[in-house]
Amino acid sequence: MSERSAAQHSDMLLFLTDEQLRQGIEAMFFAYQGFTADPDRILSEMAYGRAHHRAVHFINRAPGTTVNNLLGILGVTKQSLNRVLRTLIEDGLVESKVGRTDKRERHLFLTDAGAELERKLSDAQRARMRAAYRDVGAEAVTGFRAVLEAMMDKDMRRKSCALKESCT
Amino acid sequence: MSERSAAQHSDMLLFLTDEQLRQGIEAMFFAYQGFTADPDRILSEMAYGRAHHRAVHFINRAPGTTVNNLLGILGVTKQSLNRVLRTLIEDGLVESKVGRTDKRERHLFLTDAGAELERKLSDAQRARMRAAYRDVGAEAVTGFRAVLEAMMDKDMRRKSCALKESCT
DNA sequence: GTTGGAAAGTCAACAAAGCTGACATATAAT
DNA sequence: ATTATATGTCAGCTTTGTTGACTTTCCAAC
Repeated sequence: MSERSAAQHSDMLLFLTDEQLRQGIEAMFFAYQGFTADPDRILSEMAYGRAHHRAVHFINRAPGTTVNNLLGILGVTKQSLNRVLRTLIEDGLVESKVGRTDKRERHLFLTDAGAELERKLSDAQRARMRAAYRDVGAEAVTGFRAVLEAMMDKDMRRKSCALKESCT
Repeated sequence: MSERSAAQHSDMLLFLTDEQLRQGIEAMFFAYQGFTADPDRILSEMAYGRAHHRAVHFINRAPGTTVNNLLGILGVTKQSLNRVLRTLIEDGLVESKVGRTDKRERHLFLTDAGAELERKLSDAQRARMRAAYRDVGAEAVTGFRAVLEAMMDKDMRRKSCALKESCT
């Protein structure tokens, strides 16, 4: 069956050999290597790693987020996150403010220096993603996003969703 | 512009806001979490980790491959791979045979026990990918694969390609 | 044929970043 | 007053990456 006819009848059964699935699995592995390669290069020149990148990214994404919130998104233990956060705060990239309504909480913000690092990292990552998107066209991008969403755990889809503007 | 018209005119300019790209980046992060979750769960019950999974996967994929070959594919140092390989050999999951033409090389093979573990891990991972593919349809899968290919480093695309049957 | 360099693999030691468990503190909720 | 929650910290362990030093083997130039 041709790709077009399959696409136009999305309720059709999709026959997938183990070989095809394995190719998808390997593509995911190699693509993720590429996806992290540029930020990793930048980070390794400083004393930081991928864990710092993730923290900085999501603090930028959701300024004022709490530690607990971040834990849920990143899926690591508080001890692990705390190590990273402590160095970022010490180095003046992240600011931690005691909550106004609930003083137990710490709200996290990027400083100017933190925002600068975030921009540097995400510029590199965005450039790669933009180039990939350009190579393949809008239709492929839609499919890409759809598969990624379907591959997440359900609770992660919710978290991912909560970070977008328009979300059911 | 509608998705259809964009798809049918793939030479059209693709306008992408930073926000859209960031959503793609985050989707990649969350999807990779899901992608590795099932094998990770299985592995953590044994004394193994993700690195063992990768080694077992690619030895199964290309039986008789050399250590050096595997290094290139995985993108780690030989010392790092060697540790993983040593435990797999000690535990009787992988067999290492001295090269016949070049005695410096070691050719790697899965034992029956190794193949059994590989099957267990890849069954879980394939099930998730199959489910995701089913949810979105054939057209989306094509787009997904296209974006992944475009996001790899060039040399990785070659390696990935070398592992397929039909390749230019 | 010998020799010197390159390549494949191994051993040792260290670093990043994950984990568990125990515990302290401050605050909120009941 | 008591209990639960949010956060931070210490200690110690595991996985998996790194570099540097070393052996064995191969090959090519002399």
